[in-house]
Amino acid sequence: MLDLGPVIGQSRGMTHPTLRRTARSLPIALLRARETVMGPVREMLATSGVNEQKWRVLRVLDEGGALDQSLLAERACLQLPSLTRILRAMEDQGLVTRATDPDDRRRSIVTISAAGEAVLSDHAAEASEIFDRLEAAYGRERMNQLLDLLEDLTRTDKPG
Amino acid sequence: MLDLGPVIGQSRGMTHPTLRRTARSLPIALLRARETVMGPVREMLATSGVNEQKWRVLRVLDEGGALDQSLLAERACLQLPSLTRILRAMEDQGLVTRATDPDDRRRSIVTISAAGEAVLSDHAAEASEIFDRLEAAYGRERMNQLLDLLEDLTRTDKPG
DNA sequence: GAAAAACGCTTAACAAAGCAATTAAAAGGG
DNA sequence: CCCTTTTAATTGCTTTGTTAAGCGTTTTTC
Repeated sequence: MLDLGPVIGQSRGMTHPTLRRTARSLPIALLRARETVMGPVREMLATSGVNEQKWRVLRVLDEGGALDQSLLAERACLQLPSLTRILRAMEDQGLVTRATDPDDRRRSIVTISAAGEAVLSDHAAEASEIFDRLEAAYGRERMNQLLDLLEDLTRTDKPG
Repeated sequence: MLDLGPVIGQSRGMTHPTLRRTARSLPIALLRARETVMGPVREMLATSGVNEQKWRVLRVLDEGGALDQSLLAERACLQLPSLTRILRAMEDQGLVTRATDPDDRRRSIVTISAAGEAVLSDHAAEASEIFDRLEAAYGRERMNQLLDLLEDLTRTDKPG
């Protein structure tokens, strides 16, 4: 596991008193938490033919319906250049289709295909099990609290 | 900001009832939260001569003292192959030194140098300010709660 | 209504991540 | 001991992240 050794107060070293313990650094804490959670998810995705990024694209499209690439990129936490390449691959795989918006021909609207939906269907149960196991180990109460706090944080710093 | 549109219950689409809203998917929520937080941090690092990964390496070494690469990789959330390449660069920059462990010559022990410490010193105050601003906007209470929950989560799934 | 600015997406170039395979050293088992 | 297995780190190859520039389209401004 992630062993941070004897951590009381400022642990050892810590030549810089203004720097917090890494476990109390929000960016690092978020990253570690994600690594912790992603293990079983990656195993699941390994059997699905899509990687982490493509999975997020499918999830977001399933949730939000047809989207232009900018919105899709933001919601899937992908940069536009990456998304361009990923969508080209996904189009080739038949997971999504693209069409230029007739009202604004700069925009291209991405739609999930039946095959894309099928990828989600095929692994929805397993994904759900993974989450349930984690929730059971971590505590349902705390899981909901954590998700609430994360949602709030995502809202806080980007006032709409 | 990250506009998830009208999200009541399962929002629209959502052909797969076993899949949760993406904002309630822990991997996605953690990723979005991190993206939200990293903006000002990246600005700070831009003036520091080290990138995000190298900054994490310095932070972890400062906190934990000299470490072998496997431990360092785990604590800094880097894969061993990535770390190998990053450390080569950091050695060239004079930020760290490496020495093979005499007791186990497979291991190489990484130590932060004075120059590495200096990078931390030079930006510790700014890093602290960034955190304080975010904490003020988000709420100190909630920030501590969030960090507690994240620490617990990282422990939960990797029972030591 | 034409020039200028802004926008949405793509491309290009290079660093970094991810994954599989490889090397070198240590541990185990007969 | 030797042989096999495990472990720590590195290398190779492909995909992704990042930044800047480019190209068509729309909006602004005068």
